Amino acid sequence: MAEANRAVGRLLREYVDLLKLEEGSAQAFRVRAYERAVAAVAELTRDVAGMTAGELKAVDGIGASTAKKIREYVETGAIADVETLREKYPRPLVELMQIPGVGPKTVVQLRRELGVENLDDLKQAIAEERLRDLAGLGVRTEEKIARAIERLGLHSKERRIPIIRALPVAADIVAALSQLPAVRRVEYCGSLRRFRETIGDIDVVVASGDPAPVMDAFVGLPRIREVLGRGDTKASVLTDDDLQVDLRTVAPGEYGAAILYFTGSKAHNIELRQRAIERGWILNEYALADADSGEIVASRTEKAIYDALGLGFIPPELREGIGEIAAAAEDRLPRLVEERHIRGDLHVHSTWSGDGRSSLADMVAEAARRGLQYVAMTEHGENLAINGLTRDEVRRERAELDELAAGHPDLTILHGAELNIGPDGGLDYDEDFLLEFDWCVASVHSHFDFDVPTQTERILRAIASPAVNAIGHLTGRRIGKRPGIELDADAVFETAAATGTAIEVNCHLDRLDAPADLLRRARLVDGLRFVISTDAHHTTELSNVTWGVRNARRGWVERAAVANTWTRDRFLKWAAAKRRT
DNA sequence: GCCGTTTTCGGCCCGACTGTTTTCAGTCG
Repeated sequence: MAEANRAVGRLLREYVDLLKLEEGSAQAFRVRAYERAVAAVAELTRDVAGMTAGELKAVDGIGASTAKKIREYVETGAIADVETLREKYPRPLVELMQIPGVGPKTVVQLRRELGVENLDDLKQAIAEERLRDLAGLGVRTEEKIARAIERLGLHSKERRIPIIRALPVAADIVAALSQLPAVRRVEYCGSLRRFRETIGDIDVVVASGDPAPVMDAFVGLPRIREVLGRGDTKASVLTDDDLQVDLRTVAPGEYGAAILYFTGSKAHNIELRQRAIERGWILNEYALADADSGEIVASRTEKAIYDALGLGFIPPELREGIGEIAAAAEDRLPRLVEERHIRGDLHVHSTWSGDGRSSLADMVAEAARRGLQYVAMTEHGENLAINGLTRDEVRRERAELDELAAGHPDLTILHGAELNIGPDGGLDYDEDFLLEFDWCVASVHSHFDFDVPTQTERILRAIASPAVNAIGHLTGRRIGKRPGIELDADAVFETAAATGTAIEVNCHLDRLDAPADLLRRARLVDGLRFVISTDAHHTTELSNVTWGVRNARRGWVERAAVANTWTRDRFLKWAAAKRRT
């Protein structure tokens, strides 16, 4: 994405926080307007530096004021209104809003009445027991803020944890609650159900006619360290590994409305509710109902509610308030890929690679057992010194594959490789040797901090090789651990499309790479194909295809663009075409 | 600040929980 778009996004996000203090409310219309603008900028596929004020204004969520500010940034490198507010509310003050339970009103009050300018000031004021005397606050609030500060860092409002940590915890809790006799249905919602790569907290919704025992059981689960809040139908807890879990119980007849509401996103919900209001209805977590009579229009299932609102069912992965509702209204939702469509796996390792953990025979057998029609065994190339295969090893591996093939008549086994993209875009082996493979994935495994032109050139060089069928884990990121490389993704997508090179959707939960936001840009590129591949290093990891598919869906990727949903013949013909060029 | 097939002015999503209050403000999702 263009550098200017990122910079504008950062500035507008900062402006949103500053405006919360200026307006004294996070719900002020001006705050919400700029929140929408931030989202609109994030989804722009054009470089803002090249857009006129008029073009900017035409974007949904960007009006005259925001357009002017963006132009101002492009022309001067700064936005005067942001700078003004920045002086009025210095960063250490703004950051106090990160403390759970502390919002803009409280920050302004603390500053006005106690002279609090930063976290140290606040800690001192608490130590001197001065918060308890403020209007609207009290001893309990003072203690609550003190506890929240102690946990800060672990539980700041901005803290997000990688999905790979949240998913197993959520699955455990859902499994435990589903055992309760009082629980009719239970499901995790929130950003986890939308399959965001990082999760703020885990939202669980239960349908039950008898909430009390459910709430009791929830706060008493073995892994719960602290109960943050507890009402009749709603509770929040911390697990022993510091994840916040919110539980909500509703009547069975309200379950659809409840999971819709708690799945979000916030922006999606707001748009849905506006649509309800236009029809004289009201939508909340219990039902879609008539605003006057209260008569229920729909509530039992999400589909019924979407139907009533004149919308097709919108899959959770799309619910980000970035155009999916308009698309549903006009019956042009993407025909998303589903797990059952996947016919092949095109990135699989065995113990031939140094980091593989299951034998070649076991991996192939598992691929066959899972009903795949084709699989590419892709050991590392020789340039990955520790894990890669020498030429001699490649030939011996091929011989073993030939023997295995006889035992699996229904599975087409491709002899592939995962090549290493060197710092200058060079690959393992030589081109003649590479063309002996049936399928090659090329991926970055090192040198993550080059600048954008260097990284882009490096990938483009790899794409230019006739032997390279796909670019593996495009950015090389590890979610929550290592940022990906920075590159001109649009240039990569255009060239990949033009050369018949696929973009891999890597299924590892800590990779999910290419990231969904890049996939949303990629899917707009005519002729670009994707492959959803597990990059499995053990037989159990072939099932990770579930996660890759969900990430692809989040990226609005359609089934038709995913090459490994195609029949064997169509896929093989397509893959061979590039290798002949 | 943004927006409009009811609108260019007058709206803007909705409710639980907490802690402070005696009817509500702030925060959160």
